[in-house]
Amino acid sequence: MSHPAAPTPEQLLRGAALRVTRQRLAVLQAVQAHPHAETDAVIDAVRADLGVVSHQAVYDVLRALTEAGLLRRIQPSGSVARYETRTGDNHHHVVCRSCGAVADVDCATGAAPCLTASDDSGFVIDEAEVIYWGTCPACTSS
Amino acid sequence: MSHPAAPTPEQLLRGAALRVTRQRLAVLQAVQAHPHAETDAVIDAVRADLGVVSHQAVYDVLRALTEAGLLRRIQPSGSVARYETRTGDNHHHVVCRSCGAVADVDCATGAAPCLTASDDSGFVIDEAEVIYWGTCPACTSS
DNA sequence: GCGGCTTTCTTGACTCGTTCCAGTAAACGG
DNA sequence: CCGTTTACTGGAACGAGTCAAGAAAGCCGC
Repeated sequence: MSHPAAPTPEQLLRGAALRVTRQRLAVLQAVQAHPHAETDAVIDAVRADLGVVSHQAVYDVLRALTEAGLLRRIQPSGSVARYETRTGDNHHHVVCRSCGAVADVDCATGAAPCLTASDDSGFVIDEAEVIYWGTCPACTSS
Repeated sequence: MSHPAAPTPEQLLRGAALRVTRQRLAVLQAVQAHPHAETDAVIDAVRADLGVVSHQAVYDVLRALTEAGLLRRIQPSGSVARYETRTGDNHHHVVCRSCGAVADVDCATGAAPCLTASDDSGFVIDEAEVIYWGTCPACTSS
């Protein structure tokens, strides 16, 4: 192929100077397969894949991968932590008030929406996170 | 005075069809006095005012006032719930990654920033919540 | 003002997501 | 292949928030 192939999970880990372990590979794949999955769902997916894995290992891996920039963590009010593999593109999320469903959204304003606040109170701002609240199609129709 | 005076806490409660109790008045005043206060700080302030008050009462009041629109609840990732009395004006917040300090921000885009998502995935969106992440003046200088 | 209905507060137990800790296992560089 | 470093296991602990039953207090009509 002419363009570089998508990096494998192993390449992603090595590229981030992280040791390659079964648990980390399984977590990475689980989050890829279930975007916006909560920790519990990741634990289930990893155990379905590997058998016995401590919940602590999954928490550690999720944190390590998030700090390394391989995962992004989101946590809308009233929800537990959720993880996704789309990182670095400054996209945002819609959350259903009724069922908690989450979907990706690219902000209409462009790549860095609303990044300039009118009055930053002296803060040095490096990221603007937008959460849209509303009702998902399934909850709207019922 | 020619223009209407700011409503008293009691008037706010009555206007929202809520019973007026000492606990509710104290919570309202506590949040007014300490914008972005977390639940724990509200409990402390209320107890300093009234003496013995159960934490459950404060949780109940905070929820009731939030549902009535007298308070707004915010909960940045990695923080506990915080409350403020500025409601209905669609303002946003800057949060310090280092110390967790919160400040109000009016979005540069205007009154309803970023409310139109480029692709809403079929969701009916009613609110856009923006959180700016950065470093506060105190943490920047140290 | 007074009784009665309804909402709210108190008390205390409890859930659940997450973190801490000590010991064991596994990755990786030499 | 061996030693060092880092990760994983298992279990206990923590803390914000919730649940439930009974007591107290607000509010409405008289």
